[in-house]
Amino acid sequence: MVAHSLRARVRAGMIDEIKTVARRHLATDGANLSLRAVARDMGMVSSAIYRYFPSRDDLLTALILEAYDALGDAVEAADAAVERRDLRGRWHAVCRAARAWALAHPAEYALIYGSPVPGYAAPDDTVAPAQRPPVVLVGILHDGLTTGRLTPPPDELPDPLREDLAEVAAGLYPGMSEALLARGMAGWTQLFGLISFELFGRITRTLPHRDEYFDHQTGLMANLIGLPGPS
Amino acid sequence: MVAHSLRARVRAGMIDEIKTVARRHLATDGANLSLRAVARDMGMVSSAIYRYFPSRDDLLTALILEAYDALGDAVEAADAAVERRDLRGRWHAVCRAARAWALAHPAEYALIYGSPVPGYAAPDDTVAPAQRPPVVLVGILHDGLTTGRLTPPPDELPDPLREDLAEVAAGLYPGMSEALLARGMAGWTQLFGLISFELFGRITRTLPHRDEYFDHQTGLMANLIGLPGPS
DNA sequence: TCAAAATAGAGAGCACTGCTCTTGACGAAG
DNA sequence: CTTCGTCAAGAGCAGTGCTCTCTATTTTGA
Repeated sequence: MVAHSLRARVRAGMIDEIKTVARRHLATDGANLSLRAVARDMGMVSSAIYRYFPSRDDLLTALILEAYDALGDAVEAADAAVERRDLRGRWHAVCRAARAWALAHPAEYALIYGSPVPGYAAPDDTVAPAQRPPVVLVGILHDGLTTGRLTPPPDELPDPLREDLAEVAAGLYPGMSEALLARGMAGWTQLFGLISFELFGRITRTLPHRDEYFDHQTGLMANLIGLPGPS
Repeated sequence: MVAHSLRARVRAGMIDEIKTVARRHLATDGANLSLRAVARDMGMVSSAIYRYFPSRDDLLTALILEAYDALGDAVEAADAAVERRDLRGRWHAVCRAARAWALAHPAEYALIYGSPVPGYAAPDDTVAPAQRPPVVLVGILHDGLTTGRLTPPPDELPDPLREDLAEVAAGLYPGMSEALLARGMAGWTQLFGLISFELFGRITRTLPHRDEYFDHQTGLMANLIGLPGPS
């Protein structure tokens, strides 16, 4: 163990440093990350990087995983900081946390939620961390159901869709109302769209008061879902 | 004029062929479009392409403009094909048309709605065509207002947001209810999110019945907006 | 303790990219 | 018929991901 550790530790340090430098490059130069540039910044020769990451895609995957985890952490922390019974407060807190993280890390957000890199296929490791934000959102609704603060909406669902949703629910929140789950996913979809529009510059010219716009839009979805509270 | 035309015509033909070949490459190889590969496909040498497009970004811009126009055409045609008074039918038709176009042209959709290319800044020419889909959607709501089929929602809006929305409305549909405009933009945002999630493979594993899911989700937004009709 | 094995970085090199510059050929206009 | 603008071609530059070989160093096992 400790015998390993001298080399293993410096290796772990190198991996960390590469990722840090790569993240910095990502922030300035966008998604077209250059291994050679990273190596240059570290005073290494480009081929040495390949001792730590077998390919550029592997480095990207590592960054993607970290981004998912960072966003998931932020979102879950925001949810946990609000009184459990305040469903609407939790909803807004989660939405705002996701937006704040995205605005603070635009390049990493683009990495995980932008158009997929052509040749790149996200490995299965990314599936679970990618689902953390929607799971938190739906968890709020689930809490609302179990505490009686929320009632299942009477939406009519075609059978195939109901079965699909039931299967999704079974893996996360067994017994969850399919119609409410669908409404929650609508909220999650809209949240992603909101953040993407803002980040990719499709809103800024026309709507300067972006905070107010964001809160109003997420509030609309809270209304659609039936979260109790103001408005 | 006609004297010009021999050369001018073959030149226009070349430009068209380059764009066509580039679009094909886009579809197969994704967003990292290679000028050299396009030239190779046309039996040209790479430098010859620069007679027609001064840089790779200019070629991309041309493709982006065409993509915006194609989507705009599809969406407006879908709206026009439905009885004007059938607001909900028009809403669904527009949403389905946008999705169908995106599924048929995933690479071009990614080009215009994916994460922005790092060094690339969309020129102002793209602003107007990019707004055609949301303008069509909001137009449905505007028609609903003027024909009395839709009533302005009583949402409370903070003053700064109301002013921003009023300014947007003034440019498109003067006198439009700001609250209804906001709800319409929620629908547009969610539509974009729906298509992106489906296209970028964030939904397929869990929800095999995607048509039903899509219709249900867009129906939820139609409900939120208050469009009259089934459910 | 000392040799064998694993690991590290350096450098050269391949095939590719966007882009620039120069050269020579061709068609259009005076 | 000559001049001028346009075009394709080729060489070349700087950059990319990635592979291979060589050498130095550290770790490991007998």
